[in-house]
Amino acid sequence: MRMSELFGQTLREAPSNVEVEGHKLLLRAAYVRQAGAGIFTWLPLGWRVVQKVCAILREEMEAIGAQEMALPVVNPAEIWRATGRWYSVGSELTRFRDRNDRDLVLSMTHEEAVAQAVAGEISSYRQLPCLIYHIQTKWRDDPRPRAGLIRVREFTMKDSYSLDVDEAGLDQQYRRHYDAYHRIFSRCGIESVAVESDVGMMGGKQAHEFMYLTPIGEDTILMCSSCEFRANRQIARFQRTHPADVSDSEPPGEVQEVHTPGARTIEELAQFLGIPQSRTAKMVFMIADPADDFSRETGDAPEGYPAAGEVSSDQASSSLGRGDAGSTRQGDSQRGPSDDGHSPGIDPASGKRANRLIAAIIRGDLQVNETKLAQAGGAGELRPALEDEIRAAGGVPGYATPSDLSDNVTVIADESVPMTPNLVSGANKEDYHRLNMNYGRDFTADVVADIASASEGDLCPDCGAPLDEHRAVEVGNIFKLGTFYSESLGCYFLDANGERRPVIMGSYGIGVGRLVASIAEDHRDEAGLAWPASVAPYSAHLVALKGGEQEAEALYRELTEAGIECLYDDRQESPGTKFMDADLIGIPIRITVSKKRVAEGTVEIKPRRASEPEVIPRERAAERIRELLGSAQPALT
RNA sequence: CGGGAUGUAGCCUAGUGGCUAAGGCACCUGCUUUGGGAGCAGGAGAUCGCCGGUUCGAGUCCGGCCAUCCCGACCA
Repeated sequence: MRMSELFGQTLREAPSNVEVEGHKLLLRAAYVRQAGAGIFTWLPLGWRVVQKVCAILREEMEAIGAQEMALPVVNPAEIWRATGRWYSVGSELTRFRDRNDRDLVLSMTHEEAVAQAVAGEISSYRQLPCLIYHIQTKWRDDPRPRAGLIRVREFTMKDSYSLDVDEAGLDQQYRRHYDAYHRIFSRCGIESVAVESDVGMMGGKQAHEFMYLTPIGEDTILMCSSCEFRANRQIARFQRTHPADVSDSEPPGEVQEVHTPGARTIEELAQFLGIPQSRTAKMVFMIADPADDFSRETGDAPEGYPAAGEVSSDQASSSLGRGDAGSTRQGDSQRGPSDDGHSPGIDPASGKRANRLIAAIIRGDLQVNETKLAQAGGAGELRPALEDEIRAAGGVPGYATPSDLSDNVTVIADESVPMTPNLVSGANKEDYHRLNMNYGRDFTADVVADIASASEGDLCPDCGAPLDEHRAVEVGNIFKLGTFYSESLGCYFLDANGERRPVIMGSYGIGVGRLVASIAEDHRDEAGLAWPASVAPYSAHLVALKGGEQEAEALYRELTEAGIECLYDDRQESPGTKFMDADLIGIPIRITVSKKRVAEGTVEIKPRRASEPEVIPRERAAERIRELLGSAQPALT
């Protein structure tokens, strides 16, 4: 490609509203342009990187036996109604109507679409196992796009879906993806860490997220400093320790009410009483929205899944959301375009059940983890309770205590609470607290569970070493879906005994744009990008200087014919401009042809990260480039 | 959706002391130049985000809206 003809222009300065360094470079080097909030245009250079990444995805998918296909971006509403997500997913799911008033959905993930396709094709165990995949655009109306390409609204994902007759088959396909994903990320030049992730309410099913560790990531993971334990913050377990000044043998003291004017928060309370926060008990009130209780009321549904054909569950979004990196959890109460009287998203069942109040009690120095709490409380989705809702249940906001709440409140205590004697809790009275509250004697909970968020320095649940906290970008995930979608959309097959059984599915996603952004973030320096050869838009960047034009033209033809993808700077620009652009664009190898070198019969070859070029005979150029691209790849990354 | 910030040419910035909106990069023409973002001369490019208000007069003051970014909520 001649740079004189390349569509897209490098910028000396990045737009002022960009914060992420890798993204600044993608903009400056003309890989990508922002079209709107969370919407991007790929320019030719960037698109070539995307295609390189997609080629790796295709190779690795085909290597584990996957077949590529394409599922539609626009889905009929019926299939989303069939799984209940039409009702349960909030305004992140974009709904619209066609000219005949048919409801349609812009696909934010493709479980429904693939299940519909599977239902139409699979009818016998002889057709299984099977693995299909596609690379497709999705739309999710995220409330807040951010960090350049990391979190966007329109995005492209590789999704694969495994279809099996039994759990053993699923396990095998899951394992293959696990290994393939490591190969994919490694080929793309980034180190990925697989962490256990939230399986929602899928009971016993497995999920992993593949994380690229970087400060710009918006996920937090915890990794043990000594053993192999690693998990997403949402599910990371950890060992509780006693506060420094407490021993197991501390005898329970006498309950005592103290005046604590204005001490509504744990911080204020600890300060007022002059005690560590770990000697206090904190209460957090959450509401399990009615639709979220669905699964609790369908105890007859297998494995806690809603029965086929039933709708109105939020479970689909909260638990299966993890099944695809492009999926969702329920956002807010805004369901569908109902505000303009165009209301396909209203669940007729909503509002029939009462909200359920969940009161979490936890030691004051710990934070409640909403995912764990939802799990422990058997709720799909939680939202913070309003003060009125707390009062209605007999609690005094800011001064609540578990013992005085009405019976219909579900009290869930963190493991830290029973093990810590003589806690300070609210007195359920404005401006008063109680000293020496002891679990079992002074209050109890309906459930004692792990509902605390792990953080830096907490102890590993497996080996007791301290945990490290890291920010990370989720570049991929794998998830054992089970049979929810199969049952909802009628994906059944006859087994060898003639019995009708649901197809067992797994889903496996990789966000392409996010992956490209992560590579850019990882492979750059002050001067610009520095792509790994495996995904670089071109292999070589040929720079023609004054007096070297003719030779460069010849070399460009030669390299191109030799199959080396070459970006050729044939512009009438000063050498400085060309070198700066070459560093910015970040192609692995730069070749410079100048008057002086032409006279010598040589060219200069410089890997992007090398400080000095090597001078080699002109006729060895192609060969040397191949060597550098082939054997010395680490030096190029 | 809460909190904060910003909107002046493709990009970066000045102008907020009220009247003809300034500079740099990029772009076009000519000449000169050619090993790390060259020089000179000329040129094109802006309904100063939009609507309304105050005023003799608004990029500038006031109100509303829109857009984008950041923090949070939320989330791949």
